Amino acid sequence: MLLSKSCVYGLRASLYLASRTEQEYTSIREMSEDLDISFHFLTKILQQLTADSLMESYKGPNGGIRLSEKGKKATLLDIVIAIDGPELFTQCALGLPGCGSSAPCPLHDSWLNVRESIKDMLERTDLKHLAREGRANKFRITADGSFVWR
Amino acid sequence: MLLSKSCVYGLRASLYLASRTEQEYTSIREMSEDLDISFHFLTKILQQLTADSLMESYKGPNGGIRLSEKGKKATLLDIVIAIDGPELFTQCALGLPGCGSSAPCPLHDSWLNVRESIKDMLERTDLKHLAREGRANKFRITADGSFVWR
DNA sequence: TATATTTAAGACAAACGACTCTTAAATAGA
DNA sequence: TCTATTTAAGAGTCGTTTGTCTTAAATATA
Repeated sequence: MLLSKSCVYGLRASLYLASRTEQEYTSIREMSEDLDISFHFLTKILQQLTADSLMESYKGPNGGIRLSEKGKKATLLDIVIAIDGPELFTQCALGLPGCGSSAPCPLHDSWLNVRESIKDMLERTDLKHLAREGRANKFRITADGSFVWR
Repeated sequence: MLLSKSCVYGLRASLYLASRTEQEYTSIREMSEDLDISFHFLTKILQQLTADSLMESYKGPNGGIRLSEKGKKATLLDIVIAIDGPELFTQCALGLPGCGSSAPCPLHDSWLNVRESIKDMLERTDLKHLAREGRANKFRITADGSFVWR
């Protein structure tokens, strides 16, 4: 799989939050139910995004999580790198260490192009824009389609 | 990681064999030493390729493995699908089942393009051609660069 | 201050990928 | 026919990812 499950959950949660920027804090419990993701697992993932300053959390009653200013401007690439790390965009297709133009593997050049096209795609789309599109077109972000944009 | 380790090993082994089509059977032991891949693990991977008729094996003294006629014409995509399956080229970026134009996720269209560009890249290059290039340019297919094309 | 609510943190467990090892089956050659 | 060589097959091990559970810390409100 291209992206880890953690990363996919992180992306879905980010889109969820980006669609409700008016809100102060959203509870993780509510979000986990809406998105059908295990509460504790989602909490862990959001902690990573909080550690990377893409989100901010608040404990206690009416607490929850929200996008930080940085998070509101984030692209999908920022989320992916925060969770899965940058390896996907730096590593050799054959996993050879130090594969580069000076000592390339047979796939080096072609793979460079593909990697860039993945990166461009993720970098091109910012969260807010995608969430707006998602709401306008009622795009699906849960398996069963139960989620409703609001 | 885009490709599993098994898949990467399978690709490297396929390139190895494609560079010596003159040879009848190559022993897996020799190949595993040349490519610095665990013998037993490589054996398992090659069994998958044999099961998919991309390779043929022969037991006993002077036995080994070789590309089948089908394998000689194979592209990188054939190897990848034989080992990792077709999921990479069919699955939704967010892992949503049945994601398609009728019920798309927000990434559906962009991801379709990326998926196709990966597929095209792998389909464009056949083993024989890549092995020829590899030999001509002394491209690396081991981590330490110890492998010598011949 | 006491209680309820909420995230943080960490231990634990299950599933999977990546190997390792042992035994079986086929086959060449002495 | 016996032995050595080689792949086939399957059980077992180890580490990482995924997911669960419990306890701690923060905080709003009564």
